[in-house]
Amino acid sequence: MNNKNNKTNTIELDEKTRQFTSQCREAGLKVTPQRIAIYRELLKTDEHPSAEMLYEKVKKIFPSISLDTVNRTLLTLNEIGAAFTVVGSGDARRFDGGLHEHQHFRCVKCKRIIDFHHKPFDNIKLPAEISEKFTVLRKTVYLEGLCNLCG
Amino acid sequence: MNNKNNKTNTIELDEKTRQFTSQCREAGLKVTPQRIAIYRELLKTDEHPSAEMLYEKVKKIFPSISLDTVNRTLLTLNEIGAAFTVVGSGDARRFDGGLHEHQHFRCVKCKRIIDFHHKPFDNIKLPAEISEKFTVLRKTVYLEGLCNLCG
DNA sequence: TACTAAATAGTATTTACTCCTATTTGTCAA
DNA sequence: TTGACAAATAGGAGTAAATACTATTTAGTA
Ligand SMILES: [Mn+2]
Ligand SMILES: [Mn+2]
Ligand SMILES: [Zn+2]
Ligand SMILES: [Zn+2]
Repeated sequence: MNNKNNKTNTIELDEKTRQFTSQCREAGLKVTPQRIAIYRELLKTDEHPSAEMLYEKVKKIFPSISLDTVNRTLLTLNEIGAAFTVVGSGDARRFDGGLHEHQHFRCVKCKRIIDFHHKPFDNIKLPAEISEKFTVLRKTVYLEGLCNLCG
Repeated sequence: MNNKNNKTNTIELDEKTRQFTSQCREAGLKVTPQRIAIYRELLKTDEHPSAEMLYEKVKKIFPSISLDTVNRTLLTLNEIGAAFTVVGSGDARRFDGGLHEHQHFRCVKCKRIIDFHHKPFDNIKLPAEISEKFTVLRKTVYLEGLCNLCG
């Protein structure tokens, strides 16, 4: 079948589901069938799905699940460290007119984007694997966390 | 006055506006007062504004400007390289259940997010300037461009 | 000065969440 | 095993951001 790179196989998946169940209990979260289903669908793919994409998949198991549940669950997974959001997605688009070489730190709380410049980050060397396969238009070191005001 | 780090000063701003004007003509774009105003407002700040934030500022000069014009203009600036969108903004939120160390390449055309792993990117050393000032929760090397299918 | 394609204003629509509330369910303690 | 209760869910409403549409205006040019 469709046996791609980083997909979790069935045995692994069951083991990870058991671990996830413990993780939920430790975090004081209820182990609901919806939560399990969303978690498992996320692990079964390497396509980095959006909430909507997972919603469509989980609907096949729970036809009456709501998109809000999928969204809330994914945020919960992120909070307990069972999954994470891919950098570069979510939030409103922000613009920059500063064309000098520099990098950005984003505060996850107040959403400020703060410039900094660290020369070693200017010219990152890519592995041949990447530069041969893709047309890389942009390479960035991106930092995220709490700023001096929110820290 | 409020003379922050990377803000463009008035003399610089006028010079850059002249350059921008040429850049527009070279690209076959009309030099409209709205376009100039949006460009100048973007250069005057280091807060990495959203379209909405710039809209509020430009409205003081052109009270009847539409948000759509601001949005379109910013995308145009991005296309001709007069400005750019900050990484980590725009598009729907995407999730990842793969907790192993790895990095992402995003195709700007088909929006696919592709995993890769380059060990040197795993533990980026931050300058003291940053780690002292901020609580860094996440540091990533992020790549953007055209994938093998869209290239 | 007059023509034309490009750009804009204003509005409508779409997308991606986020919030709200009544109902259901997992957990725990009796 | 059952009952109480806080947590979670379904379904719908609300909101924010971006995009699409169309009539009107305007910059570039000839
Ligand atoms: Mn910047
Ligand atoms: Mn990944
Ligand atoms: Zn902050
Ligand atoms: Zn692609």
